[in-house]
Amino acid sequence: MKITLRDIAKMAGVSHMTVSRVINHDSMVRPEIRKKVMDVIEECDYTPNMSARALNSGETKVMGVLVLYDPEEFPAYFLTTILVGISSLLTKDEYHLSLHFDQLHKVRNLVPGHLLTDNRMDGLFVISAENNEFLLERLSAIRLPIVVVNQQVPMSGVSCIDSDEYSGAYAITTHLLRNGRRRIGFIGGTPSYNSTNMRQRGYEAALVDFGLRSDPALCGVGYFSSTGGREAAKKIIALQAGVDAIFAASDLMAVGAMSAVYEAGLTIPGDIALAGFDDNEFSKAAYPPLTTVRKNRSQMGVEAAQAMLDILARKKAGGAPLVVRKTLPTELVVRESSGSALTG
Amino acid sequence: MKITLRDIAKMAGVSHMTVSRVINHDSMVRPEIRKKVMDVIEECDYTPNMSARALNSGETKVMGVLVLYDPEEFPAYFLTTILVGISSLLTKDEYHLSLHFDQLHKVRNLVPGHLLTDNRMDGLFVISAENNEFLLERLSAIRLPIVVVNQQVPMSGVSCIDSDEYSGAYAITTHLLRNGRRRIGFIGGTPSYNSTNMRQRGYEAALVDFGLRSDPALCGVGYFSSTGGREAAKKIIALQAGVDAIFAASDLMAVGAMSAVYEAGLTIPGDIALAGFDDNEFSKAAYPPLTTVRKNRSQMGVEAAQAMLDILARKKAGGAPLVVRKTLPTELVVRESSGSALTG
DNA sequence: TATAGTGATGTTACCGGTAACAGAAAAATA
DNA sequence: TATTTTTCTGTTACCGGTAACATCACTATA
Repeated sequence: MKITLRDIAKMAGVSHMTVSRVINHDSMVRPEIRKKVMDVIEECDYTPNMSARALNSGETKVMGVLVLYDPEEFPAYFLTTILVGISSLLTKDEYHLSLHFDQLHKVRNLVPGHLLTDNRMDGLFVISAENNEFLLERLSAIRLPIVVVNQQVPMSGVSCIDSDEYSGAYAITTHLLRNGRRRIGFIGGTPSYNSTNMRQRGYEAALVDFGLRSDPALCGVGYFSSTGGREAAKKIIALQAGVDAIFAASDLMAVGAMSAVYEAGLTIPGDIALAGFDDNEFSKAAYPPLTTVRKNRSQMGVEAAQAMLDILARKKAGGAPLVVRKTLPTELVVRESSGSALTG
Repeated sequence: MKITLRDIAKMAGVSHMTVSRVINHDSMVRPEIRKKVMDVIEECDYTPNMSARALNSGETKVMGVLVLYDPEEFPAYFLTTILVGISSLLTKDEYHLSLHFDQLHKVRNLVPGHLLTDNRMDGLFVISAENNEFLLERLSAIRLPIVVVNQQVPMSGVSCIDSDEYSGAYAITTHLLRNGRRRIGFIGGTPSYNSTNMRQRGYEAALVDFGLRSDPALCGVGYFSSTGGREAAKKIIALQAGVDAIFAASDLMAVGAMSAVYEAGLTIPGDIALAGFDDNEFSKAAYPPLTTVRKNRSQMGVEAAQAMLDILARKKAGGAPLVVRKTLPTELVVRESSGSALTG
């Protein structure tokens, strides 16, 4: 049914090894024979069988991506961008990308063999929001080269690429402070998430450096959802505590908070300046456009892919295992929701 | 280095075929021997090599997903949801999902062999917005079972799962009409996209059924982007043509249009009712919350996966090729942006 | 011219599973 | 007990590539 290398060989009147040499661009083939073989290959639409190749090379030319988010809090927009970034680099090296959602519990469920075990991929990207013990334990049990994307894991032997969310939060808070805001509320995401933590710490550090202190009453939790952001903002506003700005740890929550501000009959940025985090596709469409922090997610994917390729190259060369840990800069994106331009 | 079936056999003191039978749950093994083998397997963390399996079964247990969107207009949120849907079903059957972005030009670039050719996947999902000739031609050249997701292709022999966008657009336009709106503007997406077409036709049909006609002056193009939606809305508003509602063919454009309405000093829904399409995560967070049409994208993924499994099952059974064409219903989601409740 | 050296091609075995058949042991029947 | 049948286990070959080695033709060197 399917055409094999030996079929091509027969048709071209050569041995199967000659065909193998042709498709591998091995120089040891006379040009005329190479051409004859190539003609047959093209005529038959022949493509080598990757399973056979993988079987004796041990390389599958597949990279896995394990996505470990709760579907409820799934950052759809942001996942795709990372994937595009990873893919753009890997494609050049003819890798396929194998996508897996939240199958952590199956990682070591061995016998059926179709899971995240060594044989079906050469490396694994892990995209996760939390670094709980469960994750860390499991990661160390996987024998594959791993690159954790979007967060820094505490174990120093694990490669990871993340964004400098702390600095981003610090910068945006400072921006609000420079605009004259002094009572800045904070809406955090899901408490167990790493980014919640980082963003809050950046926020608090900026306040401290301005001689202020964060007021626990002004800090809410929005669980990274728009309704969560809205509810949290409502509570903060209801305090009548003179809040003049709200920094929400995600754009989605910021947009929710926007609604709450409007519902309270207040203006943005007149009464309350608003800032988000992420720079989603809809944050510049908000009214007013949302000041936020941009994570270059596509770049994060690219860097992760590069790290993986480097790690595999090193492994192939037999060197000591390479560990890549990189934190990419974030960028403050000033739009109208945060009020007038810098005053100094 | 890596443990193979024969290693296990040696350790357990049986032949490799016995091990093969154990991992395939073949009944022809005495319980005591099965246990002995299983113990060794677990102790060694053995997993069968999928490349070897694929090599003689011909089944790779991998499904490909080809995403054919312009990165600029990339529907990030919606892609992920479809993927989760597909994945949820395929995972049960132990398939892996292999993700590919816009590599159409490589589909037949044969020799390197790491591309979208027959040998690395058992089936292919194509997620695309347009059905241009280029796509159709290429699709017919692929020998793999294909399911097109998110649009209906004209060739009747190709399986596809889409949403009833026409009816959705019809329903939401009717909803605006029932709310007393009579001068309803329309903002279309990228003209070449199928959904642009469907949504506009639904809009026009509703007008006609209400004894009205669409006014070309009130129809803009927003290219599915928020700024596009905003610009288009600006133009429509500037006409001073008594527009009392705008139906944008995507939520993102609708949110852009919202800004334009506010910038013009008008109210929503007081002066202008607004409606979108998609039901994105941010549409309910908008102020006011956006009336829209929900496409059950996750369900679309599930249905596509089921179709693919059915097609493969049929193929395996040697029956005539199965073609599945299914249009899933859409759902009108009424929120505040479209004005007061039905008046009749 | 004999010999070594080089370039091009073919032969064989192997990667790690599974199918198909062969063979041995246990159970059923005569 | 002998024979047939059934149940279980082992042997061999094969899937479609590639590595390693063998072979052969032809050129360069002695």
